[in-house]
Amino acid sequence: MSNSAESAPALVQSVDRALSILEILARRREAGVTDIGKELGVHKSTAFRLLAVLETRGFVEQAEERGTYRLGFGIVRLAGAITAQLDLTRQSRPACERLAAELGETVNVAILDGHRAVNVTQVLGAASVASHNWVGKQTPLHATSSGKVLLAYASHGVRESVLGHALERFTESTVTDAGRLERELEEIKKLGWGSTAEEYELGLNAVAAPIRAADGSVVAALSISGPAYRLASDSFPEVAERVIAAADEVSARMGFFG
Amino acid sequence: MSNSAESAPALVQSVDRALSILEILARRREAGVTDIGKELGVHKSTAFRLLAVLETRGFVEQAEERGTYRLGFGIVRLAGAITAQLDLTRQSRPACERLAAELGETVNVAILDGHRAVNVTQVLGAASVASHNWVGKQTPLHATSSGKVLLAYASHGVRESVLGHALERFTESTVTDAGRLERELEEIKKLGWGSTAEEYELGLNAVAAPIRAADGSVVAALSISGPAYRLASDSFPEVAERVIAAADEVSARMGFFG
DNA sequence: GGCGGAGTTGCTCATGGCGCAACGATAAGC
DNA sequence: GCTTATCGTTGCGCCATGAGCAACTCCGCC
Repeated sequence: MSNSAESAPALVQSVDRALSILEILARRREAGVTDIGKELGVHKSTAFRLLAVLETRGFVEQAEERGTYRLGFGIVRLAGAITAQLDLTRQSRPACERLAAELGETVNVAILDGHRAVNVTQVLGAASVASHNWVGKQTPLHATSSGKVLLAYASHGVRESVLGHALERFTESTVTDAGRLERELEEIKKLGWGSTAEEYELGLNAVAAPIRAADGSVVAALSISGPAYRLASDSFPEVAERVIAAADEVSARMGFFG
Repeated sequence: MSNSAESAPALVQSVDRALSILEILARRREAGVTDIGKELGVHKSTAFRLLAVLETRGFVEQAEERGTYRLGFGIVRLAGAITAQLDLTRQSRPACERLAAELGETVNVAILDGHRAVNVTQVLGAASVASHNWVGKQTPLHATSSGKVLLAYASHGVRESVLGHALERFTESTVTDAGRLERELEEIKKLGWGSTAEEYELGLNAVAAPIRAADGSVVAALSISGPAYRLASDSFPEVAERVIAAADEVSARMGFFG
């Protein structure tokens, strides 16, 4: 990277060229090495090498006719990862920020990913101890409040699968008895919220409620977590009301009107 | 690029790293520069620079919280470009190859792109003079057989717009009278095929028929083109039968069963 | 068979990519 | 308010990586 006297920031040239290739292919649908090199203004061997890494990573693929390239399904996979979650992340943010400001604790939104919960949003409150950045991190379904809510509303298959395996212990308080967990899941569906009291991490309590998509299906869980001394078990019902309200607001923004 | 004694081809490292960033963001949903740098195993300033070019090109964007990056809608746009067209390209290829083998001329599939036709597939026949690679190239609607077919079945708005503007002349034979073109479009819808006789390029004739999607809408045109002395006007009806058969086969593959 | 053009590979070099260090902004703690 | 730590961002300079050239192989056409 050499210095530039221009006002525009210098871009990493090779990456810029690779991205240009993707755009060329989006427009042209398919093209050979030499055509791409010409359109890009680089030597064909350069085009070939850029295509090689794009192909190895699945961003482009060769058509039936060898040497003819087109966009690959890696792009579709990437897009699929964002369209669903981008909507949820955007729609959940305002409610999470308001709840975090009201209660002063950490607010998260998590989705079901296989047999794990994955956090997609995190907003820290004023009193948050911020011991973790949970975004992108997977947590166990049975030991986190979000996970329990997601599991309570999950398909029969996911539920049976989780309950059919040994439940890992994280603390003395972790629920590892399938029968007890199942009763708790039923309670969650009755009450409309779930919680954990030092079940995943010592000193960490949390309360969660479901977020619904337009068709009423539960697609995420909104939770608030904080240290046990501040978010005590006997405050869960009161806190749950606020969490449900925030989750319902997100559901409405997702198009679910009850 | 240094030589490598390994069997795996050396990849352009900076591009590889940039693509890794896209995958990290697909998994984590959003992340900051320093986190991305750590996960990638590079210095944060390197991560920042790679993100800068990805952001400039719309592949990533910053979340509401500055410094937090997520995948951008440029990815969705790219994906959109391929899912629709990838299906058409794949489904049309066998029929195009068969027709090209039977008639020995060049077979193309074109779609409507704004007020132009864009070729997405080309198969050369044994006798093709291959004067053009039309893939990715735009051609005028009024002067090419594919363009006429697309225009005949286009929305009222597109049709009015094209007919409302002066029609460019390419040869002495180009139809530039709106009234005459309109009558020809009506004839195309009646017969189910269209043609050009040296209207876009001297010596070049072509016959085209519509390809339909599952819902019956015309989404593309399949055409065969060759020199006027081989693909003479008086052979158009007979050739059209073959073209229609091939186009109907593609329509069926696209889910349209008439 | 010869020619031309495509994709692919090896070589070499110089410049572009990258790490280091510094800076400014911000937040948290005392 | 001050200090500390961490983040994102920028400037600098080095060197290894990106890129162009040339050669090779393959294929199609005349």
